[in-house]
Amino acid sequence: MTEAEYLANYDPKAFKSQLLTVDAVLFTYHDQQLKVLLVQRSNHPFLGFWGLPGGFIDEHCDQSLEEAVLRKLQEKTAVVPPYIEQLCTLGNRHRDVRGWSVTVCYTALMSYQACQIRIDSVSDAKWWPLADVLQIPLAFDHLQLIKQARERLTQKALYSLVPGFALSEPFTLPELQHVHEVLLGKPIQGKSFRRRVEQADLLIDTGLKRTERGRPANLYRLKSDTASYRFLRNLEC
Amino acid sequence: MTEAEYLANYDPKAFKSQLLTVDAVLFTYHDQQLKVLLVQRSNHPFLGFWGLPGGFIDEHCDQSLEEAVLRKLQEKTAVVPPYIEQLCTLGNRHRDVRGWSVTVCYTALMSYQACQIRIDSVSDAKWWPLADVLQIPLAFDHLQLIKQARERLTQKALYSLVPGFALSEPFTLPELQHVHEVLLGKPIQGKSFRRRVEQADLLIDTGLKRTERGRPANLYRLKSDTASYRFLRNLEC
DNA sequence: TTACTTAGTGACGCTCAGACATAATATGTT
DNA sequence: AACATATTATGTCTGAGCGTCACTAAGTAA
Repeated sequence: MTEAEYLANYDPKAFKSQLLTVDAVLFTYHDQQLKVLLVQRSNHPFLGFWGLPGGFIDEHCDQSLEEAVLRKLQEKTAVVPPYIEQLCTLGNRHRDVRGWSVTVCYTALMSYQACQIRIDSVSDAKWWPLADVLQIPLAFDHLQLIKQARERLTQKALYSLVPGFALSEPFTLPELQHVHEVLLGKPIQGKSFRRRVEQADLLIDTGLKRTERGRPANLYRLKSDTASYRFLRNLEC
Repeated sequence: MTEAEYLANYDPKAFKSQLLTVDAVLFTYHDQQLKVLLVQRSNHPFLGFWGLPGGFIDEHCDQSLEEAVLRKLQEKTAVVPPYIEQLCTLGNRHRDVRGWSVTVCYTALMSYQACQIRIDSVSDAKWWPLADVLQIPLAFDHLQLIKQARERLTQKALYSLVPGFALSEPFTLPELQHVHEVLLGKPIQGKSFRRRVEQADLLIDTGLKRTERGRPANLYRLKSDTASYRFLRNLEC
């Protein structure tokens, strides 16, 4: 049989297939703490529960998995996050009562300000402090995904400046350090952090300064290659 | 509508769904080089081409994605690899002529000896030297997946002893070092490598020695926590 | 002017990777 | 038996960079 004949006879619905969704754990930093974007479900299963933004692929408009998850995020936040990365894919026969189900989960970061207005204007999406999220029941296995995303981001705080994407630009160096400290759950030596930042050469000094109690702090932006830069040595916290 | 009513009316075939497969990039180390297991396809599309071992989920026997990919590997090698890790999930509307298609791809490592007999006995599976694989046309986007798996493993050679899972136990320390050197494409200072291995405390000294020209070398096994151990500092190669 | 607060620097020790000389232990040759 | 050779393993020095902490800088408030 030639490939042409095979395709002519091919029936996409002949084989039973699995439920496939994309989801995103979108973090930001606000009020001195990490927050994650959750959406209140308007459909079964888990109707009324809070869960991760995401959903099914739309074959009409989504060219790829990443386009699909970005579309889902954009529907809620009206913007595209400056950082997104595939986290993992979770699939088994137990996670959804409808049957064998698979989710491709992403981790994303963005500033609180970038979408504050949009989020405040809708009732079904909300930034949740990470500590609070651990206390409430979530849809599906989304709690597990959030924990895993957080662990990965904590690791990144040790050897990259990726957490900076959770801030709105321009930001001060102590602000960036504090995001890392919140992720690690421990204080970082300011001197060590500054040394690393300087050596990495990932921050653009805007020349501006911000003052709020104490000596004014320099304001920086992230260079575009921050997402892929890795330090050779981890912080030892 | 209650959830029970929703589920009673739920038709799994009502929504168009995507092709979903699992694939694995299985590496080993043999004849001083890295090899990858490829399978010759017996179906359209890409009939007759070499590609990664993998295939569709079998809802009857697979409880999870990982079980599915392990089953696929076991069908070819007759054994379960000592190391497996999710690599990435690739999904878009162009990678398969049959339509929107998604693969959840894993990276795995195992020793050459563990399945040599089984592989030699079948005609459709074969260990390919990695350099050769880059020269031949592969099915789908499997070349891209192999390259990505190799890059990730190269990174792991800088901050872990995971590449050791490509060896058969017991192995010598210079053998382990050479796997790392092949991955990195550069020689490593023997002293640095030994220091790290000792400090990590991941090798069990079997007390045995192996001699083949020169001073006999100690033989080691990997501790089970080698898969998750990370050095704080990278090799600087 | 002084106290206070926060931002940023200087200087020293420690750990560990790189580099390379040296020792140890086997085989093969004379 | 003595020696050459090959390979494994160790000793030691140097340097990069993190931890630590004292100190300086630059703003606000009393």
